Amino acid sequence: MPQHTTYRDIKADILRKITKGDWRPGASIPNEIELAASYGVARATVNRAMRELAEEGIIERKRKAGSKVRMSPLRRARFDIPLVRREIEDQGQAYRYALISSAVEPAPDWLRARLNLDAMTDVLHLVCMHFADGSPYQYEDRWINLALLAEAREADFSVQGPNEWLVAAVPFSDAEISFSAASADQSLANHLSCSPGDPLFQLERSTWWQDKAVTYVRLVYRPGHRMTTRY
Amino acid sequence: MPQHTTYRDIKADILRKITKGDWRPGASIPNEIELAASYGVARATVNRAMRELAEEGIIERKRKAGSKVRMSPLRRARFDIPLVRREIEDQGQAYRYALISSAVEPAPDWLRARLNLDAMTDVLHLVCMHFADGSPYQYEDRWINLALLAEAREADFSVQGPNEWLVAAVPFSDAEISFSAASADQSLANHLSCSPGDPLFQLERSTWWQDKAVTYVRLVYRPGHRMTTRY
DNA sequence: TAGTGGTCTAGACCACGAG
DNA sequence: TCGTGGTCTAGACCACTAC
Repeated sequence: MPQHTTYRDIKADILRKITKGDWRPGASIPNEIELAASYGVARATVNRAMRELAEEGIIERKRKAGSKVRMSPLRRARFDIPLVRREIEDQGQAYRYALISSAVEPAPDWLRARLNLDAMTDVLHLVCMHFADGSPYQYEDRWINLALLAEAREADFSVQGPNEWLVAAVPFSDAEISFSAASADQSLANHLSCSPGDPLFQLERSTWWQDKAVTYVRLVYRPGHRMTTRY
Repeated sequence: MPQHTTYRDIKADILRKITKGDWRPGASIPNEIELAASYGVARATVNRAMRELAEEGIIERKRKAGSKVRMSPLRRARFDIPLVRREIEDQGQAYRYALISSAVEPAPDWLRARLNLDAMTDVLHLVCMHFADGSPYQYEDRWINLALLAEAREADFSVQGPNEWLVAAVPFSDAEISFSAASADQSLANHLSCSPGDPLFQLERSTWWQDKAVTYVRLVYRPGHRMTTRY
């Protein structure tokens, strides 16, 4: 028997009322003062429960208008995207990394457009592979802005993946992620041990540090990869 | 000029210290009491700022051990997955829906395994299309558990998409979502106006209501679709 | 303009978990 | 064991916004 009613209890109770159908989509929920009184807690406690339900997309809140159960439940899926090494090791598999190629070149047009780079900016272009228990797991096509990260020229990417190097080199940054499907070309097929034309799941990420483009990466997973989450 | 320092100010200031490199990955952050004193606010205010940073994966907190900047920044991407209709209308395009086929049948083995259904459970199998400005946008392969939702037998899915019907029929539910890549077979190619073998982005969702399986759906997007988010 | 959520305070007690 | 974060309280003022 809990001494106090916690905000978790309240959150669970409200969620139960919604899942049971007591409060249907679109319905109004009593205001914080009433809820606080009925649960016998301070308003701040109710506030936290309700605030979290709103963050999770279950309810909608507006000053003066009050709180309502969302009409069309917005599905807010959250994905944790760890370093590949972590992802593989967390599955209990052995991680291996290999550098395929490395070259300094002027940024191609598509990259300049994507990262908003000046003409004539040099970039470091790396191609790498990540293996799980010896099998190809992920193909990495990495582009690093040398105007911002000149140190990358000297870094040794034959032993350490660019991702891990970047984490140490750039403290924190803004990013844009997108998921899509791609077709395996001959090169991808070779690297990922699949057939040309196979559908592959890919993740692209552009990263900025204080409004300056740091890096763009395209990560292509082996065939059949799924990114899953519960909520 | 704000009268008080808000938890947002504090959050931004701490984030700035991290992005600027003052506090590097792995570094310890002063405890809440010290921060409250240095910002001249109550501990609860600092607590909220820190709690949100922890939720976003920027820092790690442990009782007694204190707060630290995360070693390997966990990328926590959040995607809002609205109803297709919303998705299309929000892009300023005209939405159109079409029912392709509808049939009641015993749940196939793969579905029974996925949703943990009893043998001999009947399911409603629907195939539908969603169009944006007249072009194929999304293919929907929907399976509904009739043991739980017998009303679905009588519903008219020729005018309303099953998603919208379900939202009204089942108040709220737990779900598992996964993203992956698939290859267009002849049927998909016809429906999505693409070529067989084209790589397609697909979303699968299994839904439960009070531990009972409600529905499984496979949503296949037109070629080139991307799911994007910033953080 | 009045009602509702948003936020801050100052203080308190508690639970986890590192040392 | 005891420092640190986790949470609650009772009260207050404020900012939005529907009416």
